[in-house]
Amino acid sequence: MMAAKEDLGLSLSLNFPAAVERNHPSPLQVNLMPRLDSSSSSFNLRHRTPNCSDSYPSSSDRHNADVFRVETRSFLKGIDVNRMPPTAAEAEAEEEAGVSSPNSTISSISGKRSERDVLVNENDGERISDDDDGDNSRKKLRLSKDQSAVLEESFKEHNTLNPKQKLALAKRLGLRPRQVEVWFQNRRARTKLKQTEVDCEFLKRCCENLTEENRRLQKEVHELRALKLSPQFYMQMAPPTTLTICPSCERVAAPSTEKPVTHRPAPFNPWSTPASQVVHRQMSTLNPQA
DNA sequence: TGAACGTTAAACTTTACTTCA
DNA sequence: CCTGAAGTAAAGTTTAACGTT
Repeated sequence: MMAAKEDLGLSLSLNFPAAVERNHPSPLQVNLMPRLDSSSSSFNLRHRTPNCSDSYPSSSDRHNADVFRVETRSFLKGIDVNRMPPTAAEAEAEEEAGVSSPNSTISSISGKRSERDVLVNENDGERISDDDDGDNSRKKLRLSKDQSAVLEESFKEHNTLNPKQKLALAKRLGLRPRQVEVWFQNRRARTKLKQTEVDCEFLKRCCENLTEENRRLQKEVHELRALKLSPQFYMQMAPPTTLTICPSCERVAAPSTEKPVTHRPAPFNPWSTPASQVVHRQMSTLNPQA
């Protein structure tokens, strides 16, 4: 279980400048800068058209998938499966029967393992059948480490799957397409949750810094007021010496004896960090006219 | 050793949206 | 243009599996 957490490969560290990968985020990577709105989230795919390249991958994506298939083929040889892998015909028939649609009546029923499958336990090879107990309680399987690893790798490539990719992945892993689909849905949800946590942390830090800045400014105002009201203030002031006018800017130049002005440190402004430039860049890509 | 409890993740449901015939 | 079917993602919920006490 803890291993599964590590599998996410997610970090909540808040190294803001180091987070400048927003333009090309890996789906597996939690962006360490907050989203400006939901539309900038890499997971808000709701309003994308199905023709969008990440939903229906381009030829290069397909190429990547093919490369990935070759790379993982040997790795998958040792994979434990939860059931006997479906044949190609079975898998396709399953897919065509509407398994991939969570909305359809068929898929809602078919999604319940108890009504469809006789499984092979990944650990001890024990056959699991829901006919054993006869009720409709769903039996949940735990994906093997290898299966999870492959799914993670695939998720890195693309966080959504088109039907062909789903089918291929399911076939490769010995899972049903619906299982692969569910895994990707849950995986996207987990990543989004992590991103929300990061956003939350970031805003918390912003709030803390602004509070601190406010406190410091209040103190400064208080001190200046006290100084102004003090009669000694005027007594201690050095008498004005010769004033000279700067010929270029036509301003009164400060006396040479005066202490150099000490500027207070610039307040922490997370939006002016390099990372914020990334946000701006991203906004400009979302709105090219801007 | 087993019960109680908390956490995680697989599976499911609902809703909203797009596409297409 | 309208309509319904089909497909899918997101959000939320349920529940089995597992770890800890």
